Amino acid sequence: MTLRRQAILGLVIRSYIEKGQPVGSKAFVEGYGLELSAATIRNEMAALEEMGYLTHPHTSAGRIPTEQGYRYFVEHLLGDTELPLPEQLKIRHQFHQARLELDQWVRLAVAVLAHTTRKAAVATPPRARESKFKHLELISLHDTLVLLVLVLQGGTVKQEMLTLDQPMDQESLSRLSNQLNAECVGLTGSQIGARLAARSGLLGQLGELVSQTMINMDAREANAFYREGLVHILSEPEFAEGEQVRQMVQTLEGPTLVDVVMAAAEPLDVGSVQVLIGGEGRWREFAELSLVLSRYGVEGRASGLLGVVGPIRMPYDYAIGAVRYVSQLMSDLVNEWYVGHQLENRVRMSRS
Amino acid sequence: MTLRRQAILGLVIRSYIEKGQPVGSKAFVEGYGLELSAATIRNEMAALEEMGYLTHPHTSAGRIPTEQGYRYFVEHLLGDTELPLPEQLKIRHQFHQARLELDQWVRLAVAVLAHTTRKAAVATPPRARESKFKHLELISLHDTLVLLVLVLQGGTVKQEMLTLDQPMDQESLSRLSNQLNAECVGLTGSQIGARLAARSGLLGQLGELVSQTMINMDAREANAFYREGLVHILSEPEFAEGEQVRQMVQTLEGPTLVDVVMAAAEPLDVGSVQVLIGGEGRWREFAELSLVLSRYGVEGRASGLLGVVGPIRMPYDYAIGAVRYVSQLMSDLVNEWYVGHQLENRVRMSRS
DNA sequence: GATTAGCACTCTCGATGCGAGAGTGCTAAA
DNA sequence: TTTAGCACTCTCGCATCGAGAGTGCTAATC
Repeated sequence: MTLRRQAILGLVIRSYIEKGQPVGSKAFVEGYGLELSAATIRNEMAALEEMGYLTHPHTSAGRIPTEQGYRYFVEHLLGDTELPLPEQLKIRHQFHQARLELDQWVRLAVAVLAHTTRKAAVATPPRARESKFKHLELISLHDTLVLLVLVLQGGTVKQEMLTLDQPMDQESLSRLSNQLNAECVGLTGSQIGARLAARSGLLGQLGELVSQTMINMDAREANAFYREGLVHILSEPEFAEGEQVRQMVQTLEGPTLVDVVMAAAEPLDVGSVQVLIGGEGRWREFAELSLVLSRYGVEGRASGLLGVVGPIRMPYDYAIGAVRYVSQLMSDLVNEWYVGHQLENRVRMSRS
Repeated sequence: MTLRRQAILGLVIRSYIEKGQPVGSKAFVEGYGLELSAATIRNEMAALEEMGYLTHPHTSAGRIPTEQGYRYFVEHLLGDTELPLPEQLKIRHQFHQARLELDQWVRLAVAVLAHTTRKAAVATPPRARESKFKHLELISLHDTLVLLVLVLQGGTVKQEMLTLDQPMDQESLSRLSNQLNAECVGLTGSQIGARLAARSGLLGQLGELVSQTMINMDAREANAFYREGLVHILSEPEFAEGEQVRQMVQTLEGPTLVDVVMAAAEPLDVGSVQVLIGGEGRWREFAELSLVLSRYGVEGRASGLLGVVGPIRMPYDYAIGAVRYVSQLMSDLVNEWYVGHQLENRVRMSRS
């Protein structure tokens, strides 16, 4: 692989990504003002084809990159992937607009990504792998009315109101909660269920309730998967035909996308960016799509995913820049949230 | 409008809805084994066309219904719209599968609707027009750690943890909450903000917090709009072409759909079903779509919307049946929730 | 007066053919 | 090693054409 070939490969791929049309030797030479003749380019292209980086759709068409070509491009030929400053400012501005809840930040992130890249974007809210019990408090409000405050590792708090059949004083409640705290700390929802379900009386029932609540929260979070900007992909010329559009919608609306994203995210650390090109042979429906994915959050505590889905012919540098930037912003937010919301609301109040 | 014409119109529309192809006189007579000749049918069809209920796409094609035709069909020619029993059972079964939270019920409803009708489905969670303050409690947990329990009219409960700069005992807190309760009962979030923002000290800050929380909840609920089954619409032959598919996705994914649904829902009481055919001239993007919509919930308290979106050529009887049935189920659920969750969790606990 | 048979006419749709254009591969010369 | 030239290939858009389906009208029939 000579240097010249690298350069040519890079230019061919860039040109194809931009124009969307097979690039032929003649137009190529003219377009970039090269000092080589079309024939030379033809030879080099033939060599690159031999190596597996380019193909033709048919005899008399220009060259287009293969999956392998794109991969080489992303790994070796990508220059600066920093998101251009004006875009950075625009995005930052949108994120500073409003105080939102965590979930809404995630939605904002998807919207922003979809909009700036003009591709489809996906994201999941940050979550711990499986939430673990930290402690609970039982607070007597009335004679039979009790407030259950459940605190999970990582700082999430969930409250439930309970009514007992018979009144119970704060002291007995505290004893009960101490017992539960001692037994359950560090366990997951289902572990708590397994451990306490058989117990008799209030303890067993409380265990059941806590377990169900935790499992429910996990399930609900696991379901949350935001997508936006589907239309952008459908507008690409390669998916112009009706049947293809339908299939694309099917892939992007349905569960395949979730599978692919989750699988691709497996080896991904917080902050790094992963590029999946053309389904990598594992997902047929994804053969013409690429995915630029990043994990954000706080390593070891809670993390979420966000990324961009587009046709293989995607401006990878820009997409990578955008994803990395938004991922960084979201990580900052999660960090801030962790610092600020550990059990307490960050409202500063002074007595009058 | 003679009886015979009504019958013919009905059959033509049913046939077109089923087959998706213009119906011609000859095939029509044979298909239904009528005792009339093709020529007679031709005359009647010409008359129906004169009246505005049918058209042809071109000279030598069969007839297809106009918007007006569909409307007449829905208003006068629809027979039994009860959802067939097997489907009822299947749906009921799915709803009895799991105990879920209200939001998840809504998602289930969309999924079920989309699946049984094989069209796109939409729904919003039930909500009061704007949530109104009922009362709050301030509970001292530690010296500076306070739990704020905010109860809204309709029974929704929201808790927040606060830290004060200086400790404050339960008695002062109770005085404070009594004052707030007296001032704010029945007000909306923004009204509370307007009223208490100017107050000095803790009262003003608390008011601000409560106001923000309520406004936030309303906004978040107002944003929730679930859709599913987009692909079903795209699979219809009338949207086979690429550009049309793209536009359809645009319409269904974007904000237009929300606008249309909200406008169509305006005059809709809980339990009744509204059919909007072809955008009724008000929404151009909706010209080839129809909407079958219902409001569910508890009249005057909280209600949500759910419905089915499909091509104009939609099996209205089936869609209406499905929407009405699911709407009824959801109303029951909301009712149950209201009875069960007024401030307290419906867990029955007995002391050991 | 309503219904029907017959017939000429219209329009779509798919198949076929053709020419322009773009691009390649190969060979021979620089 | 690079370049110019040339024959060859393949796509794409356009026009043509015939089959098929359906209509509208007229005149005959019940």
